[in-house]
Amino acid sequence: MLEIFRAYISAQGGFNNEELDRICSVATQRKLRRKQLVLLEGEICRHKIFVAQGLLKNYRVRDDGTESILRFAPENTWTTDHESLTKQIPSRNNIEALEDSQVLLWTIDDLNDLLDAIPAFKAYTDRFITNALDASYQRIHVNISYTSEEKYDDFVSSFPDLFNRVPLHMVASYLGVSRETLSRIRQSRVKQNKIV
Amino acid sequence: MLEIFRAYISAQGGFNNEELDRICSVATQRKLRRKQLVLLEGEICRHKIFVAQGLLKNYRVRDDGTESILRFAPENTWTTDHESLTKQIPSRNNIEALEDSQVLLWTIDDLNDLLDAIPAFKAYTDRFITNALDASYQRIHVNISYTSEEKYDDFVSSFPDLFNRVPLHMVASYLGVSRETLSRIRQSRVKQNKIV
DNA sequence: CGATTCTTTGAAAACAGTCAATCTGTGTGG
DNA sequence: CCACACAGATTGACTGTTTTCAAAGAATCG
Repeated sequence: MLEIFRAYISAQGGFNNEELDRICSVATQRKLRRKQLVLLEGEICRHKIFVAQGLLKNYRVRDDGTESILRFAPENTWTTDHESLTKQIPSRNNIEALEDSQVLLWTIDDLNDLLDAIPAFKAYTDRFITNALDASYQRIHVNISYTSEEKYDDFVSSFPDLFNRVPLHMVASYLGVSRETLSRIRQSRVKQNKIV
Repeated sequence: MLEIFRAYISAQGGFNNEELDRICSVATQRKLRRKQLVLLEGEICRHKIFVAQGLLKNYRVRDDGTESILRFAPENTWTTDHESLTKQIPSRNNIEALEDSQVLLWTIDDLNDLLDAIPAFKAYTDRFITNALDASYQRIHVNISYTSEEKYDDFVSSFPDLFNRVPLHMVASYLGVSRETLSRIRQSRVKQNKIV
């Protein structure tokens, strides 16, 4: 599992072997079964998570019990509850495995040590958060200005590896439309031979 | 104008006078008239902007010519096109003054120098971007899971100083609903004596 | 195989968008 | 000071989209 992470982080550039060893040395490895929770709403998020294998979802439960999915985290991506982790306040989100998964965990303290000790890691993290912010603004733009059809198309082209890996009703939940509506949108695409 | 910024940034803590001087010394002051553009779509964003007085909007023009507002920047906040500024690629957004305004501008190069030279400024910026990311995720959650009514209420409570300072149709554009719909939502509130 | 999860479909109701007209308030020029 | 233009807000009627509810069909898991 560590090899996957090592390959990923090496590809980001700027690390020597000693630094890679140090980063890996404080990671905890964990296997998750499908439907297993990594973070429960109300808990304080203790870890930043790297997904080496599998797929996780980050979601929030509404008052009526339905859930809205904030994001998916497939292999070679990070996830966490950013707000809960950095401020050490109770989380409003849940993180759950959608497939059997393998993840690496870093505590916030270890992470901060690494950020202080390894400039390249700090630079990588800064770059990462910057990209996350840009992506986040882009998603807001999609949310407020696209039609439901366009949102679906955008999802498909943004996440070609995800759109038929996660259940349709979860894509609907991610986009903020009902599963029935998304099903009909997809059907109308099929009839127009715009099969995706 | 610099005094306003100085007061703001001092309140963030961690700066000595020399550092404050240095930060201020590379800022360009600029006055903006209502409706004046600071950034035009297609241009490469050259500056990070601090609003000392007035109000700016950051928006994107859709294919049909209507605009969707990504965010507002009142006094004592920052704005820029983050993606365009950091990657030096053409901007997809416009930034325009909604009121006569006074702003301070930093070029990306000067900014990077300051970040390297002044750890407290780097720490502040990191904190800032972290908060922006959290806020951004929160807005996504609102977008995908709230009704239009709830979105309006959320806007009012999130920006009590803005909701009757900007025209209603711009609030609508920010929320992603039509101005007529937002007008009706607000009217139904009045009739229910939930006057805001 | 049975149980569960996921997807689709139909019909009705709720909701939001569009278009067009009117109303309001503000500021400008005569 | 008034008349006018202009930007913004509201309203009604209509249309189109989306949700909701209910049921049934398909796929998948254990």
